[in-house]
This record gives sequence, structure tokens and C-alpha cells, in this order.
Amino acid sequence: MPERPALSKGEMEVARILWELKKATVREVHEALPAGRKMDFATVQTYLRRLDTKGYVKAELDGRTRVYSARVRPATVIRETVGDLVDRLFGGETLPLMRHLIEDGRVSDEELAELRRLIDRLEDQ
Amino acid sequence: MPERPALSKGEMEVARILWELKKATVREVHEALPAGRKMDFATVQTYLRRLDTKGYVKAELDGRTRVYSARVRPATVIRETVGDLVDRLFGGETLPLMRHLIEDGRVSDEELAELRRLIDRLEDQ
DNA sequence: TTGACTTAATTACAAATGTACGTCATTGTT
DNA sequence: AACAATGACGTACATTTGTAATTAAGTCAA
Repeated sequence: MPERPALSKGEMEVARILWELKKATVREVHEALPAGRKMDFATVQTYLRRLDTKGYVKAELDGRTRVYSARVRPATVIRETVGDLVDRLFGGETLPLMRHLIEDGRVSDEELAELRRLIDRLEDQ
Repeated sequence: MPERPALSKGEMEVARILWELKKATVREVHEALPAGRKMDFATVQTYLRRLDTKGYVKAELDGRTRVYSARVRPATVIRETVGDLVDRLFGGETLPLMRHLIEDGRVSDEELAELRRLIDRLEDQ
């Protein structure tokens, strides 16, 4: 595996927004920040540049503007990032994390139902 | 909320081991590192000291030896840490993370059953 | 064309992090 | 007692991270 340096927290936020937009300029990412999340334009710029350097995204020039897009698939990044967290904070066990998520009460009834469907699907195959 | 500085990755690893041991000296934590995880004794020492400074653990002296134990409950630390990850990497949505965990195939059938039980319990109340 | 704006690119820098060395005190061994 | 081994503390230091100020370059109104 081409081991990339891990994402920092700030990089994560920016990467996630880029994934959502598929392709975006610094400005577009900046504008897509969640309401209330105050981050300087230049800061977003820095994160995107670092994501590029680390190999997570690529940039192509459109005129004088850089248009960024993912180079590594989100699913991969998520797998690596969550895996790392599970290792460090849960000793590699996934269940305790799920238990926490479910019991923490941030999951709606609908989501619970959805979850159950997921489980069902996995079980009978 | 008494906002503590977030845990760093190294601190997480050490904290988790301390939680498991309940109470432990630097050496004990060092020895309890997962096989294959090579970390210098002094590094463990540093992480514990920083955990102390940040308010996550406390230390009492037994002779000339420091015995560390949690000051903040693991559940709290986990809630904060996971919450932060969910915000940054999943835009605050919990379900996508659970979906990932379930679909990533690291959960055994038994664990799936256990999960279902958890969901059942939450649903009928 | 010349400021006045916009926006992009570069550079900066303190704080946090990962990682460990050196020093000194303590204890166990001939 | 003198030496070797053990272990605690304080110190160190290069990287990485969070965050932005500065500089450069293109664009538009007068």
C-alpha cells in the first residue's frame, strides 16, 4: 500500500467537503464550509495544498485557477482513518465503537431501522 | 464543559492501556503495549506526563514511583473523540460511520447478533 | 491606463506532536 | 563499598499542524 501520511483534523474537514463537491476551487470549498465553521480562505488553501502534497487530492489548472478533486477514494481514506482510530482508542475492536455510537443516543429511530436492514442484509449471505 | 485539549494519537494509545490497567506505572503501561508496537519507555513517560498536564489522568506517588490512573472517564473521552471525528469526516452524521463499520467486514457474525440485540433494546423503549 | 478590487500563490510562525537522550538517584550484586 | 543495572525526570528537537499575513497577479470601473 502506498502509505500516505495520515490526514490531520483540518485536512479532514476540507477533504470531506471536496468529496461532496467532487471538484472544486479553493473558493468553492471555502464557501461550502458548514455555517458557523469559521476558517480563513488562505487556511483552506493551505489544507488543499497539503492534501495535494500528501497525495490525497490532485489539482488541475483551469486558467489560473486550481480545481481540486480527490485522488484517493473517500472510502479508502475513511477506512484508513477509522481503522487507525479503532486501533488506538479501542485496541482494534470495532464493536465497542459501534456500541458507543448506538448507545450515545445520536442515532434516530429511522437510522436504527436502516442499521437493522444493513445487518440483515449481511447476515443472510 | 471543562474543555480539555484533544488527545493526540500517541496519547490515545497510552490512555487506552491505562484505562485497561486501571492504575499503572510507566513501566506497566510500557509493558502492556500491544505486541509489535514499539515505543520507547521514555516516550510512554512523556505521553503520560502530557495526559496529566491536559487533565486526562492523575498521578499519585508510591515511594518514588508515579502511579497513574484516569481522571476523566473513558466514556467521556471516547464521546468527545469520536464526536470530533464524526463532525470532521462525516459532517456530523453518525450513520455513514456505522455503515462503514458494518460493511467493512471486520465485524463477526456474533458481533452482528450482539449489535442487533443492542438495537432491539433501544427500539422498544 | 491607473487605481481599486479580487483572488491566487507564497511565506511565516507559534504550538502541538512524536520520539527519545542524558542525568541523576536507587537498588541489587559481588 | 564499588559497580552495574534499573528507573524517574527533565530536557531536547525535528516535524507537523493550525492558522493566517504577505505578496503577486489578473480584472474592472473610471
